[in-house]
Amino acid sequence: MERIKPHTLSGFMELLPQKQVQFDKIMDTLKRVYSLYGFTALDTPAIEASDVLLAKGGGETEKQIYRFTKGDSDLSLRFDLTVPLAKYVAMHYGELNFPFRRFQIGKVYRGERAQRGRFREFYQADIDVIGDGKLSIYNEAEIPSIIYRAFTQLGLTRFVIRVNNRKILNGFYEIMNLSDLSGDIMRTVDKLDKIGADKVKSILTDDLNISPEDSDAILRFISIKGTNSQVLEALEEYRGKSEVFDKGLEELTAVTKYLSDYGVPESNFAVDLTIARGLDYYTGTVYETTMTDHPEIGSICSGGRYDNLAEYYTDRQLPGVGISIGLTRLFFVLDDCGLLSDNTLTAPADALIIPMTSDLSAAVSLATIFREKGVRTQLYSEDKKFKAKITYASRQNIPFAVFLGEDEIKSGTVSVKDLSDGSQVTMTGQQAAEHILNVINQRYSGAIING
RNA sequence: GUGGAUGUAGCUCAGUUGGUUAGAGCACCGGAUUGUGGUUCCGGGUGUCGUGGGUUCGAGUCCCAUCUUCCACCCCA
Repeated sequence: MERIKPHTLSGFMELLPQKQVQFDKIMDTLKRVYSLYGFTALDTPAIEASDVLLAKGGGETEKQIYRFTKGDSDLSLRFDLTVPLAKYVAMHYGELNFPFRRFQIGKVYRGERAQRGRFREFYQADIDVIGDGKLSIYNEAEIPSIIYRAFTQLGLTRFVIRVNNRKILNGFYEIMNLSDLSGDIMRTVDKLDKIGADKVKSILTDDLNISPEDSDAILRFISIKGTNSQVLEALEEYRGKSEVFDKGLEELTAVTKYLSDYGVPESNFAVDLTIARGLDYYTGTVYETTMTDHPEIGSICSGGRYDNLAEYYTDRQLPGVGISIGLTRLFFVLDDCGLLSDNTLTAPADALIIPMTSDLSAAVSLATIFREKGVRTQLYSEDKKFKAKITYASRQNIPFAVFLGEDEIKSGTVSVKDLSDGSQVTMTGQQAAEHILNVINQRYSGAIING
C-alpha cells in the first residue's frame, strides 16, 4: 500500500499533549476572568454564507478569506469573531438584553502567508459589549481592565496595553487638511518604532506627497511621549481647532482616568499616539497590547470602539467596544520564550496505578476510590514489564506511582511513590488519595506563565 | 500577492573536487534487572537523501522542473 506522508499545513498549530494542557489552562483562565465580569459565552459557526461574512466587501479581508463552494452554496470560513457577532446581534436583536456582554473563544481563519507568530488558523478570545443606540464611555475602560486582569491572572507581567483614540488622529489630520490621506498616514506612522523617524518621514513626503513641513508636524505630533498625564497635557495644545479632536481628547482623558480607577497600573497601560490600526470599523478608542520584551511579535491583543457594528445587517445603531486576544500567537510567544511554567500540573493524571498481579480487580477498585476522592487517576492495565509501567508515569510527569501487588492486597494497603524524589510510603487506599491531593495542592498551585 | 532561503533517521543536523555498504548526537527498541523510573553498561539503524526528469561509467552531492516548509514584506491576533 502506498502511504501518504503525514503533514500539517503551514500556519496551523498542532500541539503535543503536554502543551495542549498548558494551552487549555490559559483558555480556561480567560473564560473564568471573562465570566467574572458578567460576560456570557457565545458560539457561532466557523462557516458562514459568504454574503454575510463579506457584507462589508473589499479590502484585505476579502483577499485573505478562505472561500469555497459546496454545491450551489457560496461559503466562507470566519476570519474574525466580530463580524459573526454583528450578524448574531442584528439577527437576535429582539431576543437579547442590552448592553449585551458576550465572550467568545474560537478559531478563525486567514488565508495569508504564515510566518513567525502568524497563523492561518488561530484562536481569538474576544469580549465585546454592545449597546442599543448608546454605550457609556466606562465600557472603554472596563474592557482593557479585564484584559489586564486576565493577563495578570495568567502570571504575565511584562505587557503594555497601549491606548489611543481614532478621533484624536482624525481630528488632527483634519486640522492639517490631510483627512483624505489619514488612513495611509496612520499605517505609516504605526511603523515608527520599527523603521524609525527618517524612514517614516521619507514615506510621508515621497510616497504620500506630503510637504516636509506637514510631515514634520505629523512626526512631532505622534512623537509626543511621556507619562499618560504628560501626553494628555501636551495634547491640550491642539484643543479648539477641531470638534472631532476635542471629542477624542475628552474620551481618551476619561478612559485613562477610569483605567486607573479600575486598578490598572501605569506600567501596564500607556497612551500611545502611534496606535491606529485594527480593522477599519473602529471609530474611537483603540487598543493594542504588546509584550514588553518581545515587541517584534506584534500585537497579542487589540480592539476598540465601533459606533455602528451591524450597519450592514440592520438599521439599528448598535455601538460597541471589544477586544480580542490572539491566543495562538500569545501561546506561541510564551512557549518560544520559555515563559510557560513546566510544573506537573501539565500531567494527564495525578496518579498512575501500577498493578503487579494479573487480576486487576483490586486495582480497578482503588482507581474508583481515587477518582471519587478527586484524584485524577490512570490505571496501567497493559501487560508490560514493571520498568515500562513506571517509565510511562515518569515520561508524562505523573507525580505519583501507586503500586498494588500481592503484598499490598494481602495487607489492604497500597505503596505510593512520589516520583519527584523517589520517596515511598505504604498506607490504605483512602489515605493514599488524601495524601496525593494534599501534596499536589501545596506543590503545584503556581501560575501557568512565568513572566 | 512580492522577495529570499530550505528539504538527508522520530528530532537537531554532518556528509569533502561527484566514487564502493549514507553518518553523529538525542530519541526509540531489546537486554544486564519479571517489585522500583528519570543516572550506568551492552546490543539494535528504524532511511523512497521531498518528488519527477536530466547530465554521468557512477548523483545525497551537478542541472531543470515541481512540491513543501521557513524567514521577511504587504497586512494583521
